[in-house]
Amino acid sequence: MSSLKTGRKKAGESPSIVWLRRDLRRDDNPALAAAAARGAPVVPLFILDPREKIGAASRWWLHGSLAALSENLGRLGAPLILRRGAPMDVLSALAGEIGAGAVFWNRSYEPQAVSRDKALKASLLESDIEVRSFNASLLAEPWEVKTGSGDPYKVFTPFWRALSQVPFDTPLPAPGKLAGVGGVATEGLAGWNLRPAKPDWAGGLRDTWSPGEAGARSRLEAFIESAMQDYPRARDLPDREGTSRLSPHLHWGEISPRRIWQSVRHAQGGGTASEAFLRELAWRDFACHLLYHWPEIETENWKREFDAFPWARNEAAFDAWSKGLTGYPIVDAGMRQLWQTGWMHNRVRMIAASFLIKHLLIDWRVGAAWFEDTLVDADLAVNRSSWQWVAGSGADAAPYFRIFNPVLQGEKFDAGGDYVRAFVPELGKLAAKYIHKPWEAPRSVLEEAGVVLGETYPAPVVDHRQARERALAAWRDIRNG
DNA sequence: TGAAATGTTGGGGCG
DNA sequence: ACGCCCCAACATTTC
Repeated sequence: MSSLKTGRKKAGESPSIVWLRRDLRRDDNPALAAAAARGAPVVPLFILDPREKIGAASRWWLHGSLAALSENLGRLGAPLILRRGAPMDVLSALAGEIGAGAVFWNRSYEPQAVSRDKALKASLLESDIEVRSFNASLLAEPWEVKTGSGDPYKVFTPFWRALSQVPFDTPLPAPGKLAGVGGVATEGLAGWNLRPAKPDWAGGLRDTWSPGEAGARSRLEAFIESAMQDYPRARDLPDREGTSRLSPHLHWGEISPRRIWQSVRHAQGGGTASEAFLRELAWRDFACHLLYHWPEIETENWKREFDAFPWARNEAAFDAWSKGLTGYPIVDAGMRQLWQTGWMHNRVRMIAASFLIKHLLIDWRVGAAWFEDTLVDADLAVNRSSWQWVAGSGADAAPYFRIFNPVLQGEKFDAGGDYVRAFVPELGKLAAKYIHKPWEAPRSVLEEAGVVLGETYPAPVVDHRQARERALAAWRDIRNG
C-alpha cells in the first residue's frame, strides 16, 4: 500500500474498483456508471464475506445472480472478480495489486453495513484512494424523507405522501463498453458452494426463478403487460400470478426501483392500478427507512411493552408450522410454497406469520429467522419490519387483537381452493366447501377424497377459537403490566 | 392489509 | 287488521 500514499493517481491511469454488493446489474447502476465516466480501467468486484450470514435460499439465488452478472460484465469488457474474506482485507489487497485510484460502491442501509462501510471509507481515504458511494437500491434515501419537523416517519401513509414528492433521479443507462484490467486473480464461483449439492433441494427454485438482470427485466415487462391492470384485486389471490414477483430481483439489485417506477409510470393505461403497485414498492423503501433510523427493530420490539410477552417454547409446534403440517390448509400451503419455491404469496405470508405468533404464541423473531433462511427474497429490513407489523410490536403495526382466522382467510382469498390443492396434494380431491376446514367435512366426503385426518393430513394443531382466546389473554396480561 | 360479539332494522309468518 | 316473534342482513363495537 505504501506506493499509494505518494499521492492520488490521475484519473485515466489508476483503475477504479467497483465493489458490487446488492446492485448486481449494469442498468441504472450509479457506481458502475461513475467508474465508467472516470475514464480509467474498471475492475468490478464481488466479495463473499464468510462472517455475513446468508440464508440457504438466498445463497442459491446469489449464485445465479453472480453467474449472470459475470457473463454480462465480461461481455462489456470488464470481467467480474470474485473474492472471499473480510471486505477491508480484500479491498486493500486488490487495490494494492492493481494500484487502484478509486473505489466506488452503491450504499447499503443495514446497520452492520453502514458501520462497516463508514470504517472502510475512512481507511481507503487514508490510503489516498478516492471513495464514492451512491444510491442504487431505494427510491429515496432514508434521510431524504422527513416530516415537517425533520423527523423520520413512523407511519406508512404520510411517508408515502412525502416520498411521492421527492424528485427521484432519472435511471441511468447501462455502460456500453468498459475498459478492464487483465490478469487480476479471481476465485471460481463453483468453488463457493452457494448451491446445495447433497441433497439438491433447489429443483423447485430452478423451476420458478431466473436470477439475473435479464430475468428481472422480463418479470417486470410481463407484469406490466398482463397483470398490472388487475393488480389491486388480484394481488390478494394467491392462486393467481397477480403480483410482480420482483422481490428477489430487487433484493439483489438486479433491477432498480427507479427503473421499475419509471417503467410503470410510462406504461399505457396504468392509472389507479399502477398507483397501487407503486405504493407497495414504496413499502420496501419504508422498511429500509425504519431500519435505518431505528436499527434496533432488527432484534428488539419497537413497542417495548412486548418485551414482557410470554412467548411459548414449543419445538413441536414450530416444527409443524415450518413443515406445513399445522392442519390449517391455507397455512400449510403457504409454508410448503415457501419450502418448494423459496417464495410465498404476500397474503399468505400474513396468514402464516399471524398463525405462528398468535395461534402458536411463538416469538416473531423465530419466524423471521425461518423466513430469512428459506426465502429467495429474504431482506433484513423488509422481513423484520413485516414480522413486527404482524406481531403488533412494530412502529406502524396491525393491532395485536387483529387475529387472522385461517379458515375465513382461505375462503375469502382462495375461494376455489386451487392454491391449497397446488401445494397440499393430499387434499387435492377435496371440494372447495371443505378444503379450508377438512375437519368439518362429513365422513363420506373425506372418504371419497381419500383424506384420513391425523393420517394423510394432520388434524389442526390448535383449535382456532381456543388459540384466539389464549392470544388475547396473553396480550391483556402484558397491557395491564 | 380482521374477526367476533353485540346491536339494529325490517320483512314475513302466524295467531 | 294487528301485534308478536323470528331471523337474515346490515351496522357498530369490542377484542
